[in-house]
Amino acid sequence: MDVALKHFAGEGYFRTTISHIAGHAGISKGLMYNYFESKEELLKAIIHRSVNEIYHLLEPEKGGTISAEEFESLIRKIFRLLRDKKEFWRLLMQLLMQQEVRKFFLQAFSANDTLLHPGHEPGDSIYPSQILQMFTRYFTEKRTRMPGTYDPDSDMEMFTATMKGLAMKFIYADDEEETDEKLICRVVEIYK
Amino acid sequence: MDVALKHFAGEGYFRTTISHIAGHAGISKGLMYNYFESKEELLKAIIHRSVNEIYHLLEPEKGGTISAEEFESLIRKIFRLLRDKKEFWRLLMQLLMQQEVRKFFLQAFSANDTLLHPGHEPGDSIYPSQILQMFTRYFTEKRTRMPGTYDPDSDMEMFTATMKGLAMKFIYADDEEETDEKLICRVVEIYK
Amino acid sequence: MDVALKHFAGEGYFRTTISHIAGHAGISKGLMYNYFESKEELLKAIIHRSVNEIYHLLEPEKGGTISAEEFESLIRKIFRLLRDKKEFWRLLMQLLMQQEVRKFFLQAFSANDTLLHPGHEPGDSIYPSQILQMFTRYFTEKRTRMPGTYDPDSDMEMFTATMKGLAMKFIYADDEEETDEKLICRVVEIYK
Amino acid sequence: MDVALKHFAGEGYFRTTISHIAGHAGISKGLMYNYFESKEELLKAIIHRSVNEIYHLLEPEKGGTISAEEFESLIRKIFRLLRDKKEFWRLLMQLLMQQEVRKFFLQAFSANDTLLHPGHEPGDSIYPSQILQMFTRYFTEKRTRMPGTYDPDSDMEMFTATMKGLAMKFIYADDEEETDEKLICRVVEIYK
DNA sequence: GATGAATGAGTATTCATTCAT
DNA sequence: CATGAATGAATACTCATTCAT
Repeated sequence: MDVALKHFAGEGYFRTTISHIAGHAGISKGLMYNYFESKEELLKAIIHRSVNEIYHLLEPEKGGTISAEEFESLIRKIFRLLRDKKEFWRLLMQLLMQQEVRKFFLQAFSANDTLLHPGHEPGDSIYPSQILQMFTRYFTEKRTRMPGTYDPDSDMEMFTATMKGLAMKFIYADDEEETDEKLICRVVEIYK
Repeated sequence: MDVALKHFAGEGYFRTTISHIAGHAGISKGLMYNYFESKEELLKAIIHRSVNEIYHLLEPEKGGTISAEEFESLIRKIFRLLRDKKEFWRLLMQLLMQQEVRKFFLQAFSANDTLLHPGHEPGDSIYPSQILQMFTRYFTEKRTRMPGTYDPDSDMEMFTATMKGLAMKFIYADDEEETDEKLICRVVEIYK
Repeated sequence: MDVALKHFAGEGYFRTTISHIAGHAGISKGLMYNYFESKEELLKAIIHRSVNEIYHLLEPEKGGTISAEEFESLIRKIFRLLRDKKEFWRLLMQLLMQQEVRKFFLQAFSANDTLLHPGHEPGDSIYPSQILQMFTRYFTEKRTRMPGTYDPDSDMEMFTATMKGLAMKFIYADDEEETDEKLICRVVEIYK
Repeated sequence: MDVALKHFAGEGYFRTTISHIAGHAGISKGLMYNYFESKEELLKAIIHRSVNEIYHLLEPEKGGTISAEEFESLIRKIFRLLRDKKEFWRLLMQLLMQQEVRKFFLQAFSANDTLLHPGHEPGDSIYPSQILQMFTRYFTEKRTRMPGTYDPDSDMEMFTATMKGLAMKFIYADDEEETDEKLICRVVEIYK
C-alpha cells in the first residue's frame, strides 16, 4: 500500500500499473490480487487507511466551540497533517479532479459514510463537515470580541480560501522547507 | 478542440478516448489524425490556444508598476479569466497533479517556452512570472504607503495563497454563482 | 463467426481463446472487438444467426395440425437441420451442459425471447414449443385412426426420446454417413 | 471428490476452480495438491471411482446371452444407475462434448484401458462394449422368436437411440420424478 | 497432514494509431 | 477532406501450481 500510494500520488492512478507497483514492492503481480481484489479496491484501501489515521488525529477536536488557543493549535495540527500525509493529499487532489469522483466525495463528505468512516459506528467519529462547522462557530463568536463591521461569513470564506491555497503550497512543496512557520504564524495572526 | 477540452476537463485526459471525442464531435476517429498528430498533440494544441487567449487578455498588464486602481482591475480580470476559462483551468489543474507535468510546467513557467508562448517571438509576450513580479513590486511599494511593521514578502505569500484558494473555489463551482462579488471585494479591500 | 463456431463447437467455448479464433480467421485480436463487444457477445451473435436460420427453415411448419405426410416431411426436415448445422448443435449441447445456461434456455424456450427470436415481432415466428405442440397434437389425433389401447402421451415421450437419441448420433457422427436413411425410415414407420 | 464432482457437473470442469472446490470442501487449496497431483488428476480420480462403481454394479451382467427377464432387469438396472449417478453422467456428458475427449473415450471404450478399468486385471472386468454386444445378441436371438421381416440391426439402433434419449431426460431431470416408471415399462414392452 | 503466501503463464479487453480507399 | 477497417502493444485480472513452514 505504501508503494502504491507513492506511485499513485506521483504518476497518477491511471498511469500507474499494477505490475509497476508489484515490481517496486518486490512481489509478483499475482500476489497483489491475494491482498486486493482489484486496482480500485487497492485505491479504496489506501484511502480508508489514510482517512482513518487522519480522523484519529483530529478526533480530540470534536466537541463544540474552541478558544483562540485551540484555534491556533488546530491550525497547526492541520498543517502538520498536510505535511505528514503529503502523498495522500496529492492522491486525493488528483482524484478530485474527476467530476465523477468529486460528486461522490461531496456526498460522502458531510454524511456518515463507510468510505470516509471505516470501522466506526455512526456518530463515533469526526466528520470533515464538523471541522468546518467548528471554524464557522469560531468566527461567529469572534464577533462578540470584535464588535463593529466585522463579518463572520466573509471571514470564514477568506480563511477557507487562504487555508486551501496554503494547503496546495504545502502539499506540492518538494523539499522539506522550514520557512512555513512564518506563514502559519501569519494565518493565526490574521484570523485568530 | 472544444469537445476534447470539455471531456478532458470532465473525465480526465487519460480516461477520455479519441473515439469518444470524435464521436461527440460528430467526426470519424481517422479525421482526428488529420488535424492532430496524436492525442498528446491535441492536448498541447488545446493548451496552446487557451494560453494564447489568456496572454492576449493579460498583455496590457505587461510593463512595470501598477497603481491601486490597476491592482483592483487586474484582480477582477484574473477572476473573470478563471470563470470564462473554467474548463481549461480544470484541465490544467488535473495535469499539474502529475509530477512529471508539474516539473515541465515549472520550468516553462519562468522561461520563454514554445508551449506557453506559441507563435510569439521571445520577449513579445507576457510571462506568468511577470504577473507575479508585478504583484511583488506592488506589495513592495505598498510599504511606502504603509510604514511600520508591514512585511511585503509575507503579504505576497498570503495574497498568493488566498488567490489560489479562491481560484479553486471558482474553477470548481458547478453553478454560475453571482455571490463571488463580495469575495472579490474583500480581497481587494484586504490586499489593496 | 464461422471460424469461431467451428472452434467453439470443437474445443469448447471456454477453451477457445479469442486470439486463437482471430489467428485462424486471419485477422488481429483487436479487430475482433470492432465486430463483437466481447467473447460472450460473439457467442450470442453466433447463436442468434443459427437460430434465425433454423426458424426460417421451420417457419412453414407453423400452423395447426399435420397429416401423416407432413409428419414424415417434418421429421426429414429436422434430420436435415441436424446434419447441416452440426457445429451449431454441438455448441448448443455443450452450452446446455451448464446448469446456469440450461435454466436460461429453458425459460427462453417457451416464451417470446429476443435471444431466440431476434429481429422478429412477437407472434411472427415459430417457437420450439410450437414444434413440440405440433407433435403432441399429431399423436393425439392419431388415436382416432388407432382405436384401442393406444396412449398418445406415452407415444410422444418415446418419440421425443428416440428423436433426441438419434439427434445425438447424427450430431456427433464425424463422417458423412449415408446409412441414416434407414433409421429415418424406421422412425417414420414406427411413429407415423 | 464429492464436492469436486458436484461442481464439475454443475458449473463445468473449466469454470470450476480448485480454490472453489477446496473452499466448499472446507480444506485449503494446498491440501488439494497433497491428494491430487493436478486438476486433471482429480478429474480422472473422480471418473475412475464412478466407473469402478458402475462396473461393479454391472459385473453380474457379464457373460453371454440374456433371457427376456434378464433384459428387463438389465434395463431397470441401467436406469437406476442413471438416477443414482446423475452428477457423474452430467460430468461425463460435458466432457464428451469436447472433440479431443470424445476421441479418447471412443478409443478407451472398446479396449482394456486403465482409465476405464482402474485396478483391474485385463479381462477381469466388464467393458461398455460388452453391454452393447449383449444387447446386439439379444436382438439377434429375438429373431428366432419373431420370424418374418424382423430386423435385429434396425431394432438395436432404435433401441440405442431411445435409451440415449431417455438417459438424457433422466440425467437432466432436476426433481426426483417417479413418473419414469411408465416410460421404463414402455421401453421394455416395445423392445423385449 | 495442513496452510496460505507466492508465482507466472495465460486471457479478455482497451485504445492510440495507421492506412487504404 | 473523410472514413472506418485493421493493428498491436499494453493492462487488469485469473488460476493452476509450488513450497516454505
